Amino acid sequence: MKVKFYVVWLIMKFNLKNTKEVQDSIARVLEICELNNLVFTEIRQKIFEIIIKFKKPMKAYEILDVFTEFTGKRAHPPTIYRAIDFLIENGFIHKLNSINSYVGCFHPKVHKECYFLICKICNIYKECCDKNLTENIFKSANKRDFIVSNT
Amino acid sequence: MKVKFYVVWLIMKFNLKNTKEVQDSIARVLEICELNNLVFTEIRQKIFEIIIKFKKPMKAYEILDVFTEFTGKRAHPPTIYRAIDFLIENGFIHKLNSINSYVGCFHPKVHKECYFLICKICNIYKECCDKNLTENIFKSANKRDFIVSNT
DNA sequence: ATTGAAATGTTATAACATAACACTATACTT
DNA sequence: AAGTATAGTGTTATGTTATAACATTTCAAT
Repeated sequence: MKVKFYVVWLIMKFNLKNTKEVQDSIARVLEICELNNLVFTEIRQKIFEIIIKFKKPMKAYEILDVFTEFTGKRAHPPTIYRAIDFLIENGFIHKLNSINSYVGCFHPKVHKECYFLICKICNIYKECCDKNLTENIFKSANKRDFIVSNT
Repeated sequence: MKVKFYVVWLIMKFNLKNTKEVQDSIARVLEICELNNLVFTEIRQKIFEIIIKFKKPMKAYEILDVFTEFTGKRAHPPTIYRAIDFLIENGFIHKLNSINSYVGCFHPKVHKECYFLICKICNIYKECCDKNLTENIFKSANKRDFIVSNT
């Protein structure tokens, strides 16, 4: 009971959400890691969990703070950035370059390329996938002798 | 003669280019400033000149270094960032968020929204404008109750 | 048990950007 | 022409974002 209450309190304190959508995404990521023999360590799991439950774009040092309080032991920037690298590489989170923030992906490995609508005031965002748009960018890149690797 | 040689040397040293395209873009920017009563100060001009002549994405502190040597007096980051703000606001340069760099625009005020193909290895880039793509983003934004202000 | 590769811990610092305040130039009023 | 308001610049300091480098640990494969 104590533990449960503690978790609820943390979720409230850091404004983490635990919706169906979040749970599905976590389950899907676990499944993908299993299937692909990816080492989904505790640190990576915790950081992914924080990002996906936060439901808003998170700054790296914000993740760091939550992680530190969440786990109780002092974490340093490289710990966060390494996990972020892993999560991005495998498509579990995205980086929003324009606001130096990170968001969880709600359909990992389903879509390849996404774009984001981000509110300039409150940073609420929508993740969008548009096959047509992506294709256009690929075509346009090919025409100009580029090969798309990241968008 | 001395001055001319000095300028040529600077252009070579910093690898600045002075192509037809560059000259046209500078002329166009001057014209736009005239028309719109924009205060195109010497600092802003010099910084725009450096960025557009460099022909590759420039980091802010790279601009700072070139500017300092170019003008002979020590500049500080805010000087650069203020000019950058002015130039971006008026569509004379673009920021490439993914690599924290800035590039000159070769058709200021002609197109509104552009996207960039950037080489991961050497940072060579192509500026692309695709009316169709832009329209799709606008439509997609509207559908989701967003209004596009920056892309 | 040994070794090798990947992950993590830790310190320090690099790279990118802005706050805050003082000063200067300009152009607009009266 | 003096006053004043605004935009632009100079300067110091610091905030924010990210990585280098090296030590240590973990764990699976030999």
